[in-house]
Amino acid sequence: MTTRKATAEAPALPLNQILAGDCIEVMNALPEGSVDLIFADPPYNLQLKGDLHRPDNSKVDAVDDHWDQFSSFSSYDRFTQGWLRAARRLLKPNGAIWVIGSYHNIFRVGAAMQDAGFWMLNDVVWRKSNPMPNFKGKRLTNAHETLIWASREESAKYTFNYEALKALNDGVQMRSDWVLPICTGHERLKDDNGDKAHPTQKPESLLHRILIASTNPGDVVLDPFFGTGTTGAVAKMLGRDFIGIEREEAYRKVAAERIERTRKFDASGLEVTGSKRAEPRVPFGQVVERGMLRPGEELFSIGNRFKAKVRADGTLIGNDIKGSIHQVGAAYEGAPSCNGWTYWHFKRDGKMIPIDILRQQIRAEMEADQRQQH
Amino acid sequence: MTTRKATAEAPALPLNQILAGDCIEVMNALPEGSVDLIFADPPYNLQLKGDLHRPDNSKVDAVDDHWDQFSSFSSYDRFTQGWLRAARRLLKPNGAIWVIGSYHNIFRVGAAMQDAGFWMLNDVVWRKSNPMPNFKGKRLTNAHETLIWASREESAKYTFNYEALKALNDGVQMRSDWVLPICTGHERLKDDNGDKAHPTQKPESLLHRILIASTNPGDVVLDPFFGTGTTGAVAKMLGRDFIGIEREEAYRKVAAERIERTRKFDASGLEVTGSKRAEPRVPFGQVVERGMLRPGEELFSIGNRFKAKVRADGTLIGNDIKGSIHQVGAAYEGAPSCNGWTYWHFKRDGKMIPIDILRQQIRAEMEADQRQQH
DNA sequence: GTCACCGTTGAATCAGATC
DNA sequence: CGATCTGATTCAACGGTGA
Repeated sequence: MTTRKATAEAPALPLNQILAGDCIEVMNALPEGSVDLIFADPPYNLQLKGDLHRPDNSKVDAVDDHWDQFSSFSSYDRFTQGWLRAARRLLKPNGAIWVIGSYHNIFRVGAAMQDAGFWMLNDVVWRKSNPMPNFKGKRLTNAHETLIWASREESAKYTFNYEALKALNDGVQMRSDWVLPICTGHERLKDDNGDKAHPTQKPESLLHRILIASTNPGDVVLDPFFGTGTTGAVAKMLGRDFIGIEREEAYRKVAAERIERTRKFDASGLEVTGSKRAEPRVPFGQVVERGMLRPGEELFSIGNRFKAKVRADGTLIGNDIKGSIHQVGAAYEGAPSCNGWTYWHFKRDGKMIPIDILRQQIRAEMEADQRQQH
Repeated sequence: MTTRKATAEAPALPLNQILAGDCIEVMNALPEGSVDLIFADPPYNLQLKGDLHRPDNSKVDAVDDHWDQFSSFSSYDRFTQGWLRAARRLLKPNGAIWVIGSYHNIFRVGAAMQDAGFWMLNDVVWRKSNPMPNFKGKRLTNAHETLIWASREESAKYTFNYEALKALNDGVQMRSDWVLPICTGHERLKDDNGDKAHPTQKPESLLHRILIASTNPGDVVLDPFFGTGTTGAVAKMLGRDFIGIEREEAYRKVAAERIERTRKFDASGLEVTGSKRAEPRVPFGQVVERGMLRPGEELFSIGNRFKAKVRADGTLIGNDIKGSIHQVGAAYEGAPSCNGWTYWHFKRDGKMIPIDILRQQIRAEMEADQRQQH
C-alpha cells in the first residue's frame, strides 16, 4: 500500500487499497481531479421474475443479490447520476471512464453519462465466446455486454495507445467489437463453500485490453464497484496504481487475497508499441544544415511527377510555389495536406530515396547522444 | 396497394404504400392497435465538426443532412419521445418494435423506450464485416451498430421464430451479435447523378433477419423513417405487408421505384444458407490477454539460437528489434517472412514448447463453444 | 472467360503543437 | 483565445480495366 503525497489543498491519494463503504461517499472524500481512469461495473438493475430453470430443471444461479434491486427506473437513475457525478469530479481533466452494462441498464447509464457531460469515444461490444444459451428459446442468446468509453469532457486529450491495440490485433486496427471468453475455470474465484465468490466476475483479459488501451504505466485507475478486484489485479500486473471501493466485506476480503497473490509483470514486458507522433520532431532545415542535402539540389515527388529545389533555409521552391516540404507537396497535389517527408525523394546513384531516410538518420543520432549522456 | 377493411371505429389501413409527411402526425392519423411490427431507423444526431479526410487525402462523404441536425440532447429527446409514443399507440398489444442506432443516440433512445413502457427483449449488435476504419487512429474502428428489440408491453406474447433463426444460423441458436456486411455494390441505390441516393441505406440482409425473426407472413410492418424503403422491399419479398412513412420527396420516389422492381419470393425458394467458416484467425495478443503467456516471459527460437521477450501488447522485443512474432522471427533469420507461431517456443518444466500449442488451445475452446450451443 | 491490379467508398462525434 | 504549421493516418469489398 502506498499513498501519493498530500499537498496543501488535497489530501493524500490512497493507492493500491480497497476502501470500504458506499462508493459515492468514498469518492467524494477523495481529492478532485486526481484519477486518470475509472472502470465501473455498476449493478445491472436486472428485472428477473422468479427463478429461471434450465431444460433439465436445474436452477440457474442468477443475480438476485440485494445490491442489485432497484424499485424503479427513476431510483436507478438517481443512483446512476449520483455515482457518475462523483466519478467525474475525481477524474483529471484529461481522464476517461469505462462503464460496462447489459441492455437492462446500459441505455440509462449511457444517457446519464451524456447528460453529465462525459464525451463518448466509443461504445464497445464484448462479444462473449461462450455465453449462457437462452434455455427457453424465447429470445436470442444474450451473447454480449456493452462498454462505453468516454472522456471527462469533449476537449480532453484522452490516452489511447492506438499502436499497442493494433499490435494486439495482429497489425490491423482494433475494432469496437471484442471477442473474449467469459470468466471461468481457475480464474473464477470461489468462496469457502466452493460457490462462485461474485456473480458477475469479469475476465482479466477484458481489463487487460482496457488498461493497455487507455492508460500508461504509473496511471491511477479507480474502480467504484470493485467486487472481487479484477481491475486491481490487472492494474497491479500491468504496473498501474489502483483504488478500489467496495461495500461488501466478503468481496473486499476475496479481492485483497487475490491481489496479494498477483505479481507484477517484468518491466520489460510492460512497454508497449509506441506511436510515431511521440517521436521527436525534426525540422527539415536540419537536413540542410547538416549537409545531408545541399541547397539547390532537386527533390522529386512520389511518382516522379513534380520537382522542386532545396533552399538554404529548408524551404522548397517549385513552379511559382515556395514553402515547406509539406506546403509545396500539398500545393502540387491539390490536397488539403501532405506529409513532405514521405512525398519527396532525392536521387543517389540513379535511385530515388525518400527524404524520410535522412530524418531517421538524424533521430538515430539523437538517440545515440541520449545514451552517451547517461 | 391495398387497404385493410375499415370498421366502425377504425379507418382503413393503407397497406403497401409510402405515406408522405411527418411520421408523428401520420402515425397519429392511423388506427391504434393495428400494426404487428415497427422497424425504426431514426436520425442518429451525429455531431460532426469539420471535414474528415482519408490518409490518401480523399474526403469522406459525411452525413450532414438537415434531418440529422438537432440543437441539443433535450430537443432530440423530445423528438424521440414523440415518435415512440405514436409508434406504441399503433402497435397491437402483442406487437413489437426494432430500433437501430449508434452510440450517438441509442442510449437516449433505449432509455426513452423503457420510460414509454416498452419491454426490452434483446439488444442486438450488428457487427459490420466491412466498416469504415478510423482514419486518424484516434479511437477504435466504429464497427457496429446497436438494435433494440422490445415488445409493446411486458405481458406481450410477441412473435419469435426461434427455429427459423436457428436454421438461418447453421442449426445453432442465434446469438445477439449478427455479422453482416454494410450495404454496397448493386444493392446500394444511386440517384440520377450516380451518387448514393440515401446516406444511410441499410442492407436487406439485416431486415431479412429481423422480419424472419419477429413476423409471420401477412403481418403488417410499419417503418416511420422509410428512407429508400429497405423495410418495404424486404417485406414484399417475404410476403409481409408494409406501411412506410417518409418526409422527403426524393427518398419516397426512389423507394417506390425500388419496391415496384422487387418481387416476392417463391414460397418454395427460400433460404440459401450454409457458408463455410474459414479457420478463425487468432491474434497472438489474445495469448497474452488470456494469461497463457505473461508479459516479460522469454520465447526461444526454433533451434534455440535467439531469444525475445513478450510485451503486454502481444509484440516481442529482442535485441533492438520490436514487432510481431512474425516480424521479429524474420528479422533474426534475415528472411523475408517467418511463421512466428511455429518459430517461437516457450519453456515449461525445462521443455521447449511451440507457441502454436496455445493457438490450438484457443481454437479448441472456440470450437467447444460452438458445440455447446447445440 | 480469368485474374491481377487499381481506384473508390462506407452513419465519423477522427490532431496537436506552436505562435 | 484563434491562426498557422507540421505531419500522421485505413480496412474490406466492389467494380472496372487490361493483360
